[in-house]
Amino acid sequence: MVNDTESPGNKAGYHHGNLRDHLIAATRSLVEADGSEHFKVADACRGAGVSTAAPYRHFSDRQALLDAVAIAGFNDLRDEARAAGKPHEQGSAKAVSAIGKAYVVFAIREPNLFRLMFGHNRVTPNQLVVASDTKTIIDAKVIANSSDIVCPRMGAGRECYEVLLEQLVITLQRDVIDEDVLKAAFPLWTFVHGLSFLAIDGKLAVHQLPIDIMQQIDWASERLMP
Amino acid sequence: MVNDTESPGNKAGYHHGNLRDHLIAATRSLVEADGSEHFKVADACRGAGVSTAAPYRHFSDRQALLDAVAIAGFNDLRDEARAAGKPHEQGSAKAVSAIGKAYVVFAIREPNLFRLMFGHNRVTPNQLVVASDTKTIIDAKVIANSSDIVCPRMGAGRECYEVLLEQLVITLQRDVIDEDVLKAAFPLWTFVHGLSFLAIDGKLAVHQLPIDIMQQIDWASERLMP
DNA sequence: TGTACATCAGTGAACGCGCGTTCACTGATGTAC
DNA sequence: TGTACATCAGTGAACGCGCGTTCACTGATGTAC
Repeated sequence: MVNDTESPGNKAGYHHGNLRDHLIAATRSLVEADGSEHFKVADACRGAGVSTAAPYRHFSDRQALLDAVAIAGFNDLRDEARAAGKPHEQGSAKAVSAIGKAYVVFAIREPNLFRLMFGHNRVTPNQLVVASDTKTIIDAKVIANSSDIVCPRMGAGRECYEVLLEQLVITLQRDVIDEDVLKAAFPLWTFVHGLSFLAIDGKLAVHQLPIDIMQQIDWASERLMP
Repeated sequence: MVNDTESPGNKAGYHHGNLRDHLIAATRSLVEADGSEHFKVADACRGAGVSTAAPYRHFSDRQALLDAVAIAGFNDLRDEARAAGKPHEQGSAKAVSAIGKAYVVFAIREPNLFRLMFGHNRVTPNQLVVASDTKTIIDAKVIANSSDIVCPRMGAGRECYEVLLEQLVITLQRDVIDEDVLKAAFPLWTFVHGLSFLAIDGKLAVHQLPIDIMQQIDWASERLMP
């Protein structure tokens, strides 16, 4: 149960060797199984085979553990999205659609992880590394100025988004991410984001909608490309 | 504090008179202030000026109280969406866009209520009135067959959606909501749904996106109409 | 018109229990000499 | 090569407290006669 992975040179025993990663893995699977709101630190401990106090050597609190899982999710999604876009003509609607599909497929495959990543998360003050030049927007709760980066979690989310932005840089023949690129990408993100939540929240099921999700993404990508 | 509203013929005193509605109102404002996940029954009691046991005369449990608030929200949204659509040519992109704007405006005005209404809600078995012919979809958790109606909360949600469906019945010159109507409405819903969550979850702020939300809805409605 | 009685919406207090977190500790590991 | 010592990842137990819910009750209201 202990050290069942490739972690280097540990006999089973008092020192776990790679507890941080094991806790993240255990937490990820518990989150996925039951939703992050029902996640219990003690369960992750059981999963990793350690006492309930052990995580506090590696994470300041429960939220920090969940943040680490969210970041792992963002990294996976970024890689999957990039891989999905690669085979297609760069900057084309097909490439954008493929990236969108990766997003929605990820959501459907790991809905509770997806919710943790993209759902409502109040940014706690101590997560903000630099927030001097913040401004309040919309609900006056989430505040940030993304150029001065803020927190690792947000950085990981931004990296995901940039997979899409990179395509539109090509589509629009720019050499950097400028305002036009941001504007063009936004409705595409909006669509797959909405589709993901409608799908995983069961709205297609509840309303018995005769929808082919992947086909929707192709269709909408065509229409929403600049 | 007691009976400060139009409830009929109560002197202040032991019997509240209209506690059910007062609790719903108190809960709604607490949910909006702090998010439904942080809502405490005791706070609603304080708001209504009754003991912490009183709600259980009117609601089976905390969730039932939240469901009542969600239903009230759905009814408001339905009315607002219908009113927004009315001034425009029925079945036009303008009417559809106006309904979409009502949706997003509602979300931005009462984000926490919106999350309660449209966020992830596991359907508990005792909410399902008729569920004999259910089938499992996507995440194998949310199950329902919407034609046999299921629960008041879902019914209220459906009524909201039908404001949009009614427009597309006209657009497509049908006389009932058929499969084509459902298919045509879906991407429109998807877009405003995604836009609502991106907005209220602060993603526009975090990524400093130069987006005019209302303009987005006009633009996308044009492009996504059948 | 007054009295008896059923009904039920409220009260006040406490239960219960889940669970995040802390605390003083112990065992393992690596390194200086 | 062996010993002393610093370091720190883990343990086990318990704390603490928030909060939903229950229980036996009491006060108000309406109705039958």
